[in-house]
Amino acid sequence: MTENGRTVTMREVAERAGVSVTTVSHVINDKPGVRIGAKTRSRVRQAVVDLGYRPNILAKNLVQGTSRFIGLVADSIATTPFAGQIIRGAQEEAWRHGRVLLVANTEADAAAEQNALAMMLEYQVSGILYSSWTHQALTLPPGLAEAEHVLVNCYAPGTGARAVVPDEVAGGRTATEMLIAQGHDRIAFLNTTSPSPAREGRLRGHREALVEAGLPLDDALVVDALPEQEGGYDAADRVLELGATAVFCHNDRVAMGLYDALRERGLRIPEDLSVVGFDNQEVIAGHLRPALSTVALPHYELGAAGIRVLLGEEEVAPGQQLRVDCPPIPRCSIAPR
Amino acid sequence: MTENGRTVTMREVAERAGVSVTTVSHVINDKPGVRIGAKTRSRVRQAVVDLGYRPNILAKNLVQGTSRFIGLVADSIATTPFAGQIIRGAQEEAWRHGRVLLVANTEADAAAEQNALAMMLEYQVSGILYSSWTHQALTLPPGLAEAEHVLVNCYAPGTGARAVVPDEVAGGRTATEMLIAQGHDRIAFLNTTSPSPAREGRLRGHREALVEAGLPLDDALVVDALPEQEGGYDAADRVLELGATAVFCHNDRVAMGLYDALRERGLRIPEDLSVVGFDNQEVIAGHLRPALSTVALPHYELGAAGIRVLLGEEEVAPGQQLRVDCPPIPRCSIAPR
DNA sequence: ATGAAAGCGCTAACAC
DNA sequence: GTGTTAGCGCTTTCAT
Repeated sequence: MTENGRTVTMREVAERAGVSVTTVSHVINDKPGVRIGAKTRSRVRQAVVDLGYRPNILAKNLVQGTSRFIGLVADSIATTPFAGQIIRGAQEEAWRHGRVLLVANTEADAAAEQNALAMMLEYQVSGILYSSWTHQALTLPPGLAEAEHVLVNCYAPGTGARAVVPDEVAGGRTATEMLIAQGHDRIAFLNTTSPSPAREGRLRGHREALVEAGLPLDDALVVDALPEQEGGYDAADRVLELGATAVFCHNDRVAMGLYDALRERGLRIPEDLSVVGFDNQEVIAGHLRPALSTVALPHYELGAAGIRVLLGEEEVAPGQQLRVDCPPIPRCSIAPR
Repeated sequence: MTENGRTVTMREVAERAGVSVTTVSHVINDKPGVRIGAKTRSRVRQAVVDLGYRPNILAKNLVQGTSRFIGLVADSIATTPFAGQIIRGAQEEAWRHGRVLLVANTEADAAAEQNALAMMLEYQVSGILYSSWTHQALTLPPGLAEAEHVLVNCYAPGTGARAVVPDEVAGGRTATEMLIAQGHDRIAFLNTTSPSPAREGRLRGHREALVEAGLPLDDALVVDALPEQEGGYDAADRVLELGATAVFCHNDRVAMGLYDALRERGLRIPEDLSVVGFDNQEVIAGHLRPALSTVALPHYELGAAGIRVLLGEEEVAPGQQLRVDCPPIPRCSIAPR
């Protein structure tokens, strides 16, 4: 298999070292409790090097009846940078545990999903991470139940499936607190129009922060906006009318649109208006002028935590969600009041 | 292995169907040239369903001495949306050929890279795609040569390795032509400061387009800029001084910075200045106002083509590069002159 | 048209 | 300390 035609097997190594395959197996795997003479050991090692031997993990998996594969099904590997982060987090954490990730991209197609799951099961994955790039509730695809599974950035009510999701409520609170901490007391919230855990959660967190700070809850300050640049751009006038001194945008793209609109009106951030975003989408938040203060969606950590839960390293009860923190990322778009 | 404890094997299916494992194997794989009675066939099929049998691909791979794995080592899965696209392209193309992708993320760390390669070889991959998120020349890691390999978005001079890369020259020409087609004849080019195939290639393409259109080559119009928002922002005055009516930006981020600077000066795009970007980074290009006309970097296609080359479906001579087109993405940032 | 048996590369009792 | 042996789940001659 090793390109040059010939596959070097353990038996050949054994022959060359003048020992049995067992011995070779023992020294290669550093079997504890098995003592092998130093001389034999080095002879085996030498033979391995000489022959360029590589163990065949597939054979090992077969005999041990267990694989080191973990499946990751994602609904959109690259439509967004988010899924990529989830994959990377899962990838690296899996790696750390000596596992390898089988990634399948379904683009939300049910048939592709079925294929992906079948493939993973055939490869004897020891578990499956089922992820969504957008935090949402969903129903589990048939087949998923055949392996141990953990949902990432999504959850399935009433299924007993464990899930790892961002803590939207705490995130909404964090964003609002960043503003309050600078003395703002009239804060507009450009929330998304689409119903989602993000919408509900961030709003709740926002309110909690206001209440905690003894600020009034004014529903007029919560305005609907499409969760994109256009939404922020279009909502600018509304925010200005409201007389808010600071705005919490549902995501960084909304903030970007708001930036544009304000600039067109000759207004300056953060002098005239403080802005905080959400997501920490690097291309945007890191490079707007001024750079955007925001709250990070912990996609990497979501993926990594998913693996940990799957491997039993982190305890989550059936049907429960592990909520991952959304940390504040202060930059330059918030001025003291 | 199948979660519920018990693994259903082929032997059990055979027993239940009252046939031999050979027969089961035959019907499951639809072995050509082997005729099996319709009744037996359906009995086997039924047993498969009843027992919820899933073939163990690992065992199959072992006996056949060949795996359906293809390795993909990437230097940055998610630092950029680009790597994600390469992975997705490779993933889907591999899938189409019944292959499964083993993805490893190295973040440009040499040790991680060695590990990744070793792992892939141990998993008996039938080939390896070695990719870089930024188009560049590099030296091959040891180990890569042990399997058939194809470079994606990078190349290794003097190694005989086949590569799949974007056609930077044609891309530079395309961008410039988009401007020329609208009557612009004084075009500034904000090129990146870092030496790279992108820098050299796009410049060459830019020049070719000018020459072809009978326009003068004025080196003063080619100005250096950091390949980020800041570069575009800072270069604005220079571009204005030059009296250009259109600007070709090295990438979309540069264009974004330029947008900001122009807006601050009360200038409008495209009325006062036409702009074309490069990369087609959706979050940016699709949502600036006005939406940015640009040239796409074909990351998805790069990944897919890499797989095709690896599988011998697309012919590339040793040491040669397959150049993939960078298509124009017209939006609203170019006005006729 | 179906089955018996050998063996893929490796591990794990159990012998010696 | 090291070797013998029996499989892991599957495919594949070769018989029948």
